[in-house]
Amino acid sequence: MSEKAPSPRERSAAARARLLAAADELFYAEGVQSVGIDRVIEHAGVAKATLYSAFGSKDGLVRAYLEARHAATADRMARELETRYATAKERLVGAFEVQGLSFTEPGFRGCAFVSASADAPPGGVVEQTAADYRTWLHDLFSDLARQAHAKDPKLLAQQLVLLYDGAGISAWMDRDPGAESAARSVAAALVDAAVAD
Amino acid sequence: MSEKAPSPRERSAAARARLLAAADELFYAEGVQSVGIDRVIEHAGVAKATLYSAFGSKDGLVRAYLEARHAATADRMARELETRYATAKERLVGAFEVQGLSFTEPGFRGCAFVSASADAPPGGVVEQTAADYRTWLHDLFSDLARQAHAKDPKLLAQQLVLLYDGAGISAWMDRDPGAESAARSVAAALVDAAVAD
DNA sequence: GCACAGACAGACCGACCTGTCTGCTATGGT
DNA sequence: ACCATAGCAGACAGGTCGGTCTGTCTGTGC
Repeated sequence: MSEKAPSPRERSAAARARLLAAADELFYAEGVQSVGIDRVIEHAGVAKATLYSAFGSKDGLVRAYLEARHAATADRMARELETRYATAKERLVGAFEVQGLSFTEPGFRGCAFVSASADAPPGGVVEQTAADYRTWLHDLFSDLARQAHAKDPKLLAQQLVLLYDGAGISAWMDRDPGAESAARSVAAALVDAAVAD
Repeated sequence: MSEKAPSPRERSAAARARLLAAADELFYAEGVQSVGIDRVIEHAGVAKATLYSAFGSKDGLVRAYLEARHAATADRMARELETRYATAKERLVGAFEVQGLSFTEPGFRGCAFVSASADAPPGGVVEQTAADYRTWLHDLFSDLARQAHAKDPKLLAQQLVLLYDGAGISAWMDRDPGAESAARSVAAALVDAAVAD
């Protein structure tokens, strides 16, 4: 009880954070379209006007939700790859292990960007944020492939992205966390073949 | 103009077919949730009561739409595999070529079951029909893997399903038809390694 | 010839959606 | 002390949703 006096800015930031957390839970669990504004503000314990002053519109909230997902995924991947593996070659395969961490988490429902893109209108915020995410994913693998001196970094990256997407889909739609090991074994073979070493 | 007198049964069947065609176009292009009943009946040139007498509810129409997609996909795959390739081993790789045929078709928007599952409530018709589709996909590859006398047919099938899903996602979200050749090259390597011959 | 079946057009209902607006309260800065 | 700020609660408007219902018309079988 050091400071029981939250400043307006702190109050605002707290409300914004609660809204984002509520949006993350509901949007990810049930889909962006299926969840209405009222559900979000009720779950966040926040007034409707607060939401609109903080995010402007539902689209704004959706954009913030997806950008936060992107940032969290990228941060986690970077952190785990750095602490668990030493070389770029190991990290190319390790990315699948890091991805697999989420498969067994409660409430896992596949890639948020795939789900959000399913019913999204063309040219909307979902399409833009999804494109950013896809760019990140490709860069992740192609950067590592280049660092590992793969023979054809672009091809290797494309193949690994394929596996990454496929693992996410299988883990989601088939409720099969074993997709992680299957993807990892294929990835290891591909990396071994492509990296002369 | 042999018969300019459509019987009631013919009329009914024709209306049903038009509804299904309209649902297929709109649901696949814009998503199941985003398209309302009114859009479908308008596009089909059909009365609302006709829809409800033919399909009972929107859920019924969605189920029919997904089942028709499943049947069309399975038929096409079986037909193309049979005419293009002779052996089970060739067909394991050829399935990716057949899948790739759709990537360049106008209006390609990825796997209909992935998109439909994104915002679908648990336990609904989408979940059930998607499960049927996933079973078919796994059986397709595991049957072929067994026929090709792969060392570990279940593992090979799982890996190929991974690639199949990944190719669909990349072709859709990255607008990259080249995903087909990438997936096919990996599949060929996997099949070669797993089938002693 | 006449009743029945079924498609058609469209009004209609209740529920839900996004977004705005009006009060009320409480805190911080000046 | 006073006023701006910001969250809170909730009513409200305008639109869309799925679904039902009322009629009208047309072709078929008895």
